[in-house]
Amino acid sequence: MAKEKKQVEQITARDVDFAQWYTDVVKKAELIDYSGVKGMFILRPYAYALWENIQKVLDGMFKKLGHENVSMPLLIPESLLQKEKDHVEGFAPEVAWVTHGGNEPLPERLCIRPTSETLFCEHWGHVVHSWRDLPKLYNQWCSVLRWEKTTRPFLRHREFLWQEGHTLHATAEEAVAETERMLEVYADCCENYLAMPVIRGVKTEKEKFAGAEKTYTIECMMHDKKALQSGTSHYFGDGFARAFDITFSDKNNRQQYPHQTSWGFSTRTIGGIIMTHGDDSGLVLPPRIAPVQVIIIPIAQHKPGVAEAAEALRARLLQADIRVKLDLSEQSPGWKFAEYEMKGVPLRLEIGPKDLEQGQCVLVRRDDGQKTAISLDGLEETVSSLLDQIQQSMFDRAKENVDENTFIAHTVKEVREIIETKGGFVKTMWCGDLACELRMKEEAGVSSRCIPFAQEHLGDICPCCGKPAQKMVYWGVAY
RNA sequence: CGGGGUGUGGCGAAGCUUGGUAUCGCGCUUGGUUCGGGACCAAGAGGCCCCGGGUUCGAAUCCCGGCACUCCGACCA
Repeated sequence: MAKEKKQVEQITARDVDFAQWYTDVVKKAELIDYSGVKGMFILRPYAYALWENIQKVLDGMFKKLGHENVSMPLLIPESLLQKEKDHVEGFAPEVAWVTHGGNEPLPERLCIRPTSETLFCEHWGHVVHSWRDLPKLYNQWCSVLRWEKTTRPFLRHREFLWQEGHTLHATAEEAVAETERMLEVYADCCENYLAMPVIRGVKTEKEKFAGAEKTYTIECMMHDKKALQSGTSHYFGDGFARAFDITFSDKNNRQQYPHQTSWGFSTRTIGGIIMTHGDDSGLVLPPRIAPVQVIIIPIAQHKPGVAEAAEALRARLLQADIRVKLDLSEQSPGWKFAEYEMKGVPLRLEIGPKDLEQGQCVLVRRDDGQKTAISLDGLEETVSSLLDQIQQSMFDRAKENVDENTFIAHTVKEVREIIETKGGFVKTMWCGDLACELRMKEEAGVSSRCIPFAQEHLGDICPCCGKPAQKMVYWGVAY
């Protein structure tokens, strides 16, 4: 059955004004409320539930790999932040400072953490002495603060929730392997739970993290064909260790500097889910992380047996570990349909007098609107297999969007034309010079998204300078 | 940080040009009828008109200054 036409008129059509559509969805789906401070957003229960589900997925993956959760302080003394030069320079413009304790000015001002590398380093300086103390595989779930000028719900908060993993290793090889391993964890989470296909790769020198030797990234394409960096993983070498004087005695009793990594994944990705899967009726959530996977809507709920039957179905699905909600409020069925579509609930179950007579119920998929009457026998199996199908087809559709909107170019002019007329990702060769990267930004309006692991040979020369090409790069317009 | 737009019950808006009783729709409350795509009837409640100054007998409305939201750009992992 074909998807019925749009009923919700409160939100702007997605293809008319994507930015406005996004803001409308965020508000109408009850994800976000604005607070009194610019860029500090309130995550309402539905958004927080979504974040908790993502947390569960990632936290489980981290723990399987041996990472331990810790909690570091919120405040960083200025002198501590100053220790690693590149790191300070990168973050200084966007940190907020605490200058008073009560009414007394502090002897040294304290920065509200924009990220916690320096705190982990300080701590490791205290506790790491021997090769037996390594590796340290730590993670913390927390919020950080960056004084951004432009803010948008989920995509750019001044305060945002994230996890930051920090690890310390005896050797460079081990640290690099960890950096790559954690990028793969993020990719797994995005692709298999959030149904967001990713491009895995390395950032250019220009785009890498302040203080890092290498930054790995996963890049996603949104429905409007812009790029969203959805997780990053950094290899620091021993730069921080040297700056913070962290050393250990190796097996030969020689003093060594350990090698370090960090990796982060934030609520920004919720913005990514919205912009990857949402449509004109609102959110569309991947079943694996949807706070409610099945919404049961009774029809004519005061007719004999209906509410009871609905409740029985709820109990059955709950028993089968399906996240289910029954809406017995006095709103009309039509109102409820629209409401849960706005909230992106993957599957709707309708049960009314007609169904009772026939021992069936009606299931409607949020992703494609398909409606089917199914027997109540084996309901649990039908529902869980439908949820799997929805998860898969959401991924497939998103993948199709990436594939259809990824192009190859051989000149700067071609890149510009593609970006102006179609948008999306453009793959080109590149010589590796910053000058050419800057020129691409200047003349084609794109930034480098990453140097993908999956390299292709598209030609021998750099489209900017004509010199021999080193690598293939993805370019795009980013959030 | 630059350019545009917007701020009026919970939400969306009208009113502002031309100063004079704050208006409408949705939502909310109560009661009743409904229920397979945002139901209907009736009766109610709810407002420092973003904030601060100024002009005026009188300001939602005019003037000056802030702030917030929003879009576009710059910046930004």
